[in-house]
Amino acid sequence: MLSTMTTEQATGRDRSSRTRERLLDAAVEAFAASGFAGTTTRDIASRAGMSPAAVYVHHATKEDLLFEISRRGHHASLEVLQTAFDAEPDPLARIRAMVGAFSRWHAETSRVGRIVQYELNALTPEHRAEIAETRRTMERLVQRTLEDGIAAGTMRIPDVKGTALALLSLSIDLVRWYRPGGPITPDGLAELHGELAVRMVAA
Amino acid sequence: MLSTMTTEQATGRDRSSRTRERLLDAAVEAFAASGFAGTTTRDIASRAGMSPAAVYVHHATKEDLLFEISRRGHHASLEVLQTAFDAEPDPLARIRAMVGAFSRWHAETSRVGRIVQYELNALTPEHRAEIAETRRTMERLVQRTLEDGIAAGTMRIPDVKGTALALLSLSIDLVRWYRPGGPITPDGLAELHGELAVRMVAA
DNA sequence: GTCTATATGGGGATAGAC
DNA sequence: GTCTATCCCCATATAGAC
Repeated sequence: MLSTMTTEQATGRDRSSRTRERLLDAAVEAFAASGFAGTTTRDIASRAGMSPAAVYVHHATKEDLLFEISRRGHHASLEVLQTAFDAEPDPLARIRAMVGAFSRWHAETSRVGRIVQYELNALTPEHRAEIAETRRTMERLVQRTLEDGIAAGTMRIPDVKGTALALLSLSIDLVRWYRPGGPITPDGLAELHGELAVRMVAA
Repeated sequence: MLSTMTTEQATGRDRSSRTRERLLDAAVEAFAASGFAGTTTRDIASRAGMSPAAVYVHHATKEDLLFEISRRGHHASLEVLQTAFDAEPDPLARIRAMVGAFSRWHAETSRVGRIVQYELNALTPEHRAEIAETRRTMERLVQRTLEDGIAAGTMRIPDVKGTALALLSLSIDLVRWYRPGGPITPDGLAELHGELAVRMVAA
């Protein structure tokens, strides 16, 4: 299919695709700075260097922009967590890797992270339900690691579900205060939070 | 002054004061549910059982309502933290008490807590600056406790500022997911988070 | 696909009667 | 102090020319 595409079609599609991405980037900046409800489509359009009407050629509604950003962000952060899970077989090393990687992602992608974590209520019920699936998968990944650590005898945990939430809080809450370019780096946060996570659960 | 007030004046003032509080309560519900930008003054008024115009008799602007809620919430949560600080002289016991009490407050007062933690950007620069003072005081209280624990030899901490932020994250982030009436109770969170906090910092 | 212009609705805040 | 009515502005989204 792709190979039968004429040069003209390819160019037109690439240009359109790039514009779509440019609008998504502009929406990320705007939503992260002002929140979904506090952002106007005019703001998004002007950040992308376009007229307000041009937004609707590429995205049906403002909420569609949010959903696309949230969907991609959730999938990316789940992949980060899954990759760390797969990389370390030992439960203690695994929880250090998972929390470290999750914090690094939230710092490196803090604007998307803020939207992912704070704008679930702005989604339509259908979109929110779809996203909720991904979030449950992430929580289960952490809970399973804690249960494995207890079974192995290297972890001692008062409350698995509550502790899993607390571990995720370390990473998630940094989008509230983290500012890129400051003295605190994504790698520094990854190391610190990985260490604190191990201390929280170690036997 | 109070003693010279006539009964009529006292009644009038009490009634006005109660209406003022009723509007603040309505605004707490609305802001916590929809965010500051997503809340209309009509929504606040109808939750308080009044017309939109009545709001402005008691509060100059929508932002004034937010500021009053945020100011009171910050003062209350600082007092909670300070009380725990004062109650326990030993650094380890103190950090358990502080984090536990801070989590309990955020769970018991989760609607106000959500506004306190998430709506700083909606304040005017002047109001935000005033609030920031209180927030710095809270962070310093935690940092000082960690430094005391290190000096006493009962704590071992990779990064005092970063760990202080992480400890506060345990309590603060619960306003994102906590729902009153569920299986998780404020007391349960206080105990769990107090324990996890001690583990994070103990030598 | 982009623009200008606009339809349509709702927002914060105020005026003025009671 | 409360109401109804309204000012005035700005929001999302669309129409139609180019």
